[in-house]
Amino acid sequence: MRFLKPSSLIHFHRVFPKFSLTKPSQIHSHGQTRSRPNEVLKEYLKANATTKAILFLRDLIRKSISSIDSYSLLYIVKVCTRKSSPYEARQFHTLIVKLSYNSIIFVQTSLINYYSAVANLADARQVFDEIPTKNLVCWTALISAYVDNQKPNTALKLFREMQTDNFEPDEVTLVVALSACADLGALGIGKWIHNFIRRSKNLNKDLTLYNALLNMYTKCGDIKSAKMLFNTIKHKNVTTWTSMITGHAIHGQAKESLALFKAMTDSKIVPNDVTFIGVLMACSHVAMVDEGKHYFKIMSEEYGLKPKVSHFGCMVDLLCRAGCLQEAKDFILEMPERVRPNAVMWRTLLGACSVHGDVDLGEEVRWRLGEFEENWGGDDVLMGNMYASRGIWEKKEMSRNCVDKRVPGCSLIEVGSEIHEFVAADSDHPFGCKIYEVIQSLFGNMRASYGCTFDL
DNA sequence: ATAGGGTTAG
Repeated sequence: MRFLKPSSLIHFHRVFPKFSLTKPSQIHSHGQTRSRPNEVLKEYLKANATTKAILFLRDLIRKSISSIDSYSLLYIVKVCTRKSSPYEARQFHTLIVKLSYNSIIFVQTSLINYYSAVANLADARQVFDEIPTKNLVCWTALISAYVDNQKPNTALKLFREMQTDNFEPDEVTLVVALSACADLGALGIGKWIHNFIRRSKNLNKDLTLYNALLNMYTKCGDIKSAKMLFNTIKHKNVTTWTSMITGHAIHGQAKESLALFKAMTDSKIVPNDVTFIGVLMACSHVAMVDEGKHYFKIMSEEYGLKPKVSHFGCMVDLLCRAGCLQEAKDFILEMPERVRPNAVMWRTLLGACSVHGDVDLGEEVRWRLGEFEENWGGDDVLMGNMYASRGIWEKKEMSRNCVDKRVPGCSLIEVGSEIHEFVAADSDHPFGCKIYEVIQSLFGNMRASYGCTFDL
């Protein structure tokens, strides 16, 4: 069997010189009988057999283009999304355009999803722009694409734009928008959404929506509103409980966190691996070493959950904050084979060495960090500070000179219903650094942490 | 038959 090379438009011309364009409405009509190839593709999709599905469709296209339709292409785009390989779907996108399926909104929306999954926002945006008659689903897909690619500010701008365009958000759109608020610390907009939900009569107010609200409140630092909301949710699931546990943990309220964990298990809700992240965070933020060790232990022994690298990370953080540096190092080195220590864990330890002025261990850890590809400027800054605090000036200078790339500092501030981003010393910002200065004079230096937003 | 839904260490 000979497989086709990655195709281009020209390639399709060569293989199928004479296929005629059929109007999508003709092909995509309701009366159409289900085709066998589409059933096969569906099966491959379900079984996650991505490569098989792609080869199968390519072969089909080569043999007889008429045996595929817009459903085939939709399924294959979904397959490519699952595979998340950056150029895999391009050939199929080309074919979609060639066959005029690009006027089918289902197909376009799945393409937005695909480009989002491969971090290609430019093309996601272009597909969206080319949809002649937009609907709520494709708007939501685009907003979601920006959230998933760490552009929550743009996501919220689009959320507003969508409403200006007379689309009323539904529960799915709101969940996505709330997630953007959580990422930004945009409490004001989050509250606006909460009000919107309270007023609305047509929304399907499901638990996912309330969980998203709860998450928004905790991430925006409004733990009181979070708690109030939590108490009004009648049927809580693991996510609801975990969000609240993590919320308290973020705010250093370990007692509340652990009490909730108990209340949760008492009401027969089974914790999952994420729940334990929250619990371990709670212990770590108040340096409750023994409790942390206890939960780490029962996680696998009582609940049969295999600790992941992030759980080990929590334990390292816990030991570091408690000042048990040597133990933290041994803990990292003794991690089981299946979870390799990562740079973050070593970096946590390096930070602790800096706090405790342990230059010798710091040097060893810095050396171990060298084995990871990524060069984080902060590592050498920490080393420099450590040397400086001991008066080892030549080494301090050496490590400072290793800092090759400096990322400018950045602050976010919510003014009215917008989040403004201030890059340090960026006097070109349209809103001006003036607001930043005003805020500073009002509130002092802003902390770069959860909930550092202000309503003006 | 087809599209959109963040609880996850520092």
